[in-house]
Amino acid sequence: MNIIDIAKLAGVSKSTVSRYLNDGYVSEESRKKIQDVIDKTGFVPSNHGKTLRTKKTNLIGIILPKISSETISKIVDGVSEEISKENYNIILGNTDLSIEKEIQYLKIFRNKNVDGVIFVATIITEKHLEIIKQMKVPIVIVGQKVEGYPCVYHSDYEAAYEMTNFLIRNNHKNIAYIGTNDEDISAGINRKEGFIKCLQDNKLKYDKNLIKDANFSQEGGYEKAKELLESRNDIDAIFCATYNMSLGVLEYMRENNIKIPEDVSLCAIGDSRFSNLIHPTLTTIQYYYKESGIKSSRMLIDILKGNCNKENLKYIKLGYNFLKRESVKVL
Amino acid sequence: MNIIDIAKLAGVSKSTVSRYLNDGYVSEESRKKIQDVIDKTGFVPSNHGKTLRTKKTNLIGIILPKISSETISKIVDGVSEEISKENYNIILGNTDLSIEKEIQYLKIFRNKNVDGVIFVATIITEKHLEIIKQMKVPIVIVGQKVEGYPCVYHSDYEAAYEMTNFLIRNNHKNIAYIGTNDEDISAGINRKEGFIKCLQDNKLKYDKNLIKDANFSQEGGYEKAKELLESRNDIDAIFCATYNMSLGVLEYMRENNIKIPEDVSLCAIGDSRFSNLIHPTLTTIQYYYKESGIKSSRMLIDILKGNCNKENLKYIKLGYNFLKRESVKVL
DNA sequence: TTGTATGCGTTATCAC
DNA sequence: GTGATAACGCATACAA
Repeated sequence: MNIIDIAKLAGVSKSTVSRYLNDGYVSEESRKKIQDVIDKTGFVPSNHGKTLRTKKTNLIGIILPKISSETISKIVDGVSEEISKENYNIILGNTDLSIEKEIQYLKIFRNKNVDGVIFVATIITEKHLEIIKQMKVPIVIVGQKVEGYPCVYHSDYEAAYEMTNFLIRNNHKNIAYIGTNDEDISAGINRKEGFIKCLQDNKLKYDKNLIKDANFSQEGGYEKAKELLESRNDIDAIFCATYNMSLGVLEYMRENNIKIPEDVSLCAIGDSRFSNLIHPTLTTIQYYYKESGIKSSRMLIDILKGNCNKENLKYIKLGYNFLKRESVKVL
Repeated sequence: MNIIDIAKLAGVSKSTVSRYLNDGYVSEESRKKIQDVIDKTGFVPSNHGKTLRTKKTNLIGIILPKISSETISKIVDGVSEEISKENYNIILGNTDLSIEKEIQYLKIFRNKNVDGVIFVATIITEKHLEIIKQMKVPIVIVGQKVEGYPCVYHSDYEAAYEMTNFLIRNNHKNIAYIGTNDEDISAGINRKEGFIKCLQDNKLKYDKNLIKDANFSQEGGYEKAKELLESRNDIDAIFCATYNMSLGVLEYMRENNIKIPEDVSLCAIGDSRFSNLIHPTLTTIQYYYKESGIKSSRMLIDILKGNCNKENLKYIKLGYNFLKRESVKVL
């Protein structure tokens, strides 16, 4: 079933059908006949034939580390919502945290198999940059700031600073920090720097033994909490760079009857709808993930439409929401 | 950058390049030259040109109600994992719970814009069936059993029966049930029937006032818990057809100082990784969502490959995992 | 083993 | 307003 079949059934030429499909000049009469045939047959034009001719795929490629993640699926939700308004569809590049697969998808998308790319990034290597530089379609990066490319990211430094400050204001002296891999600029370096800078600004001693790196996971948080709390008994707060890790810390403290926040306060960057149901409710920083999906899509579409005055929308840093709950002891 | 450019650069004809790309007969010499050019240029063939010629898109369309859902994103994870093994990509039809959009995507996918469809279904209307009947590409339905089409779904009736039985064995007499819309066969009707049948089998009185319908959401659970517990004081257990609703019930009970499980037991179908962190830990039924994504993809690929002996893999009913935790009072 | 020619479904150009 | 026709990038039948 193609445009020629429709033309025959409607008794017009395929050009007329094509024009009808693309809002060109078609007489009311032809218009009616064609619509009738389309209704009866349920014809939908082939996107592939169209693409071949127009060079426009109407597809946005989205590359992400893991779709079954609360945060990432929210980003996709935002992207989906926004781009469907403009008649784009999403083609999914789920990399399962493999850098190799990330590169592979970047390569596939690079050469015009899609109109644009949204790249939900974690670690950006030289190899990434090399390929991104060769992109023939526009790309927007989400979650990391990459010089020279449009990106939407979160206030990692600021959020970590404010959380640390909150702990200090509430009389915490020996704050442990469980962070992540420094290859991840946003979640690794920036958050850690916000934490450290705030300690320094408050003239608190900066104790390397109180800073650990884990691997984003709940298990990682559990392990590091164990290391920290078994080796020291003066820790009065644990600040986790990611939400999942704080759940591991929580688990460890429960098992070992360490009271939150009476014995040790706990807080994290990242939130979930369960924060309120867990006991104690967790003091966290909430980011706007769906918003980042929407904003990045908006940028991409603006670029695609050509109405993007280069500079003014290059880097969007989103804010955060400080959710003060029960897991931090306050004065 | 297309196959012709590569041919020129490599000093061969475009057919030779095409053959190279498709594992045809190419001399070692040409092979080398072509590979060199491809490496240098980073060329990736256009999927659209290929599709036009071969009628094979290498795309699987997946239609789902909401990507930012813990259960649904797990299904997509499974689908993604499985189909990428066979070099397919996913095109995402996120309908935001709109039946209209569901129909729209079914129509788009119907006519060969994809090789096959995975439809994560909730409510199946006449309109759905009508369009599915006209599909020109294979479709696999996930989450509902639909006569005449391959599907992968969960043991709704059995799970609800077993959960009810567990409540009864543990001496619960007045069990309230918060269910969902009966238009949803799986989550609405089947679970409710499992509940009711078990009551009857145990000669317990079947009290209509103890059965409520809500709308899947946490807020819905909250509302119905309020209605139930304000109107009656003899209820000793609340069984929710979905996990989200049980969180609402939990919330209500906490606010009103109703002890779980001492005053009223609580349980649900559906689980999350937070079940263990909530207090009290929730007794639930866990389904295998990622598995359903994998299984349905496997079926679809088998159909696409033609090695599907029709009958034997038509309906796959997945099992469940009964997670006995603290929220139900046991003898 | 390689090259030439054709057609897939669509849109855009142009003449009518 | 309409229809004939070329072109998009690729795979493939066929000739060489």
